[in-house]
Amino acid sequence: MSETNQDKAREKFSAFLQKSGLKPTAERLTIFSEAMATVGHFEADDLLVILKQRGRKTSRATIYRTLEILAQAGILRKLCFEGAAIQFEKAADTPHHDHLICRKCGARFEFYHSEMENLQADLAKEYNFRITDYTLQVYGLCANCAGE
Amino acid sequence: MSETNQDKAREKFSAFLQKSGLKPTAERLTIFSEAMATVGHFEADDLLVILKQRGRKTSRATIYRTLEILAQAGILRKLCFEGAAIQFEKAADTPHHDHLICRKCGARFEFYHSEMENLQADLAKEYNFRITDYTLQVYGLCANCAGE
DNA sequence: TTGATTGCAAATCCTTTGCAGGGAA
DNA sequence: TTCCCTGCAAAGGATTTGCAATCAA
Repeated sequence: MSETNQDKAREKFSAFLQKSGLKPTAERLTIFSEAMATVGHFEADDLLVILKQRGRKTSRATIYRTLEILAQAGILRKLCFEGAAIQFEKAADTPHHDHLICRKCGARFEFYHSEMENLQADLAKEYNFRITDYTLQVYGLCANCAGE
Repeated sequence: MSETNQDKAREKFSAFLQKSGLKPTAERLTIFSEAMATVGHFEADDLLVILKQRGRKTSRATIYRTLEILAQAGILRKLCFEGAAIQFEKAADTPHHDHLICRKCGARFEFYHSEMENLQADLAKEYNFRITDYTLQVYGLCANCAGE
């Protein structure tokens, strides 16, 4: 149920704000809602456009600041792709999914790699790390582009 | 032998330049050499500083342009970390090594994950991709930072 | 000669910051 | 009052681009 996920996230957000001494302002709640309404990746500017369409005059600065809070809270995940602005995605969407990216046309595919759980456990033990998340990107040429 | 690797890279570079109708200018060859002399990661600006120390007045623009060529040629690999400039590393250095990064203090550790070879083969088959490379970053808190 | 290459400075793009005004407790 | 939040505009950092001069084939 996406409602359940979203409710959990909302609670998590409230709890995080409280814990951090931050206020649940209208701007923050709106940005949270719009972020939860996204599908797939988005960047700060996408949210600005959406909010503008909704008639809100939220500033870029506030969006950046709030997205950072949402990332800190573990509600959003930050993704860093070459040559692009920082991307966000809902952390609750899938436990994790990785990206297969065509170097030529930029096509992106998501895949799931079950092996990562073991790896994380191994790393945690070997380096004494408390692992929170990871990002894996595999690059290459897609079927179309490889054929040229 | 690192000489062998470097020789191979030099040939690869020459071949790539020729194939692309680019000239093996002094600037390009120098940047190539300095890039090959690096250990670990570096960014465009690091190279600028090094070249300056060597008494060269190579411009930032040329460095960026040449690093891009080297990446295209498969001699350097680009790495994209959150909140940092694009990092480069020699592609021939190691078949691959991944990164474990502390969210708090930024400490970075490299590790090798043998499982990735299988994954690449699987992905290639399933998506009909010609895989060239990948980047894996695992985030968390290092022993020091987790203890606070 | 001719087209590629370079350095320089200006321009971009994304993101962060300083600050004054506004708002909630 | 007091402190947090916000928007705005300016600042910042990384990277790219336009252009005239220079260089190599």
